[in-house]
Amino acid sequence: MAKGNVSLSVIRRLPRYHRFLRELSDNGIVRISSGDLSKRMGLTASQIRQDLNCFGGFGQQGYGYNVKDLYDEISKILGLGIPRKTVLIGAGNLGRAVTQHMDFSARGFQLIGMFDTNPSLIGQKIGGVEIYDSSLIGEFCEKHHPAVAILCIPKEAAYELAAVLISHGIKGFWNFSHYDLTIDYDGIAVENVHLGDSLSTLCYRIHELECPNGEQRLNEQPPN
Amino acid sequence: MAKGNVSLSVIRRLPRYHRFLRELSDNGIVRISSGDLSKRMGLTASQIRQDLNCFGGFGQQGYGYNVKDLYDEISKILGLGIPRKTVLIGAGNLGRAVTQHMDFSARGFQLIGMFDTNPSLIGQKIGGVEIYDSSLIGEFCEKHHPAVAILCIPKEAAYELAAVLISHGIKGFWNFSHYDLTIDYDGIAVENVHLGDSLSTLCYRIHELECPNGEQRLNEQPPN
DNA sequence: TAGATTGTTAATCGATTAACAATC
DNA sequence: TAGATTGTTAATCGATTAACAATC
Repeated sequence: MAKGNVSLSVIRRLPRYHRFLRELSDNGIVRISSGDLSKRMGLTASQIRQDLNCFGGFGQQGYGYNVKDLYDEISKILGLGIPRKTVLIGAGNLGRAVTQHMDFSARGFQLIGMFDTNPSLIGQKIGGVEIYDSSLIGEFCEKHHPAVAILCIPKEAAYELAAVLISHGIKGFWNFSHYDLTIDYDGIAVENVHLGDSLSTLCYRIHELECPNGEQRLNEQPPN
Repeated sequence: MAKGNVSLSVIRRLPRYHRFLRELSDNGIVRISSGDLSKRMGLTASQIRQDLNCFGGFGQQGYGYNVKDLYDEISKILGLGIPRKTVLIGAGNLGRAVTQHMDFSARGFQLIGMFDTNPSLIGQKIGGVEIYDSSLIGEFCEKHHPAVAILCIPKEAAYELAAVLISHGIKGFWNFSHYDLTIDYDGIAVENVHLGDSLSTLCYRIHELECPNGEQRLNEQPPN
């Protein structure tokens, strides 16, 4: 109920609970205990109960949780399904793939326009959504009042563009650029997706498997 | 130096340090103190020094850190630049975009083949890399011995395919499917990228900005 | 030498886990 | 009622921050 102070660690687990509950529901499972769910998800039953109780008591002693009800509660907590007009800036490979790959509408996001500076892209439609000239963003925002922007642009462009978009009323950013938006803006929701960082982390972990005790780390050469 | 026990929190910050150091270096900055870097990155100087000292003393009292040297050290810690043959499974929109968008070679990944079941894609080349029929994966692995697989496939296919790939010697997965690989395999490096979870988290945070104290959370209707 | 800044230890803070009374 | 499982408090664990002696 009181939720202002729910930690980011908890929040980041919610979509995963949501995903697992959806699958349980799809498989016709009606009820689940925290113990059972914890085994499936690879975490502790305590943690699941703690997490859920940040938002309310959704379970029932001796029974567990009703899968469908809990799924719906988490949908509501996440704010899924609330309509939000959304624009995507940067209709390059990544931008177009994101558009076609993600189920925006399942979460309430309504993609109403894409923007790019590349003349060969302008005028094209991707999944029914038109690509406009980037210079028209301001005008478009004044007319349609989008609330969310997806940034698939080079980092050089991101800083300045974010300021412009905020001045036009954008409240949330899904940022795929290599620029960390979070630092500069407060009171605006930002979710940075750094695919490069993820790939580098994978690199570390593969490397770690190869030299388990960190030998040969500071020195490329193995000892003779 | 001793690194076996470096926590995941620290590891996940390394690529970000790397990114910032690269930018500093590109801007011709030669030295930096933990204090200065902490301000730029939005964290504490203590944390930076703690993190780096998991791997060695890269700084110098009274001076700080040499940007280029520290950048190179972190490259080495992450294992960037070590050649790793890589295959991508699922050459749909996302797979193709990832191929064209990511700088694999900068991190040592060598994309040597893509695979799909869609006949209209098979035979195409994306960025010089050919798309093969998925049924040939086993054969291909026996011949070329890739070490890393990028999964851009539906979750139904992921579980089974992972097992096959592991049996053919794959040691690391960059997983974009909606299936959580981590739970099932040990001794294999997995980096799950759940774009949907990230978008849901954004949803929560926008929603949070709208109703700051969690009022109207459990009950859609505002009180009359 | 004096000033700056590290490496490292100790203190604090927060997150996870364990335990158990409440209760379905 | 007896068994199961929650909600919640207390204990533990780990991560972050603060402090400071070492030293460039």
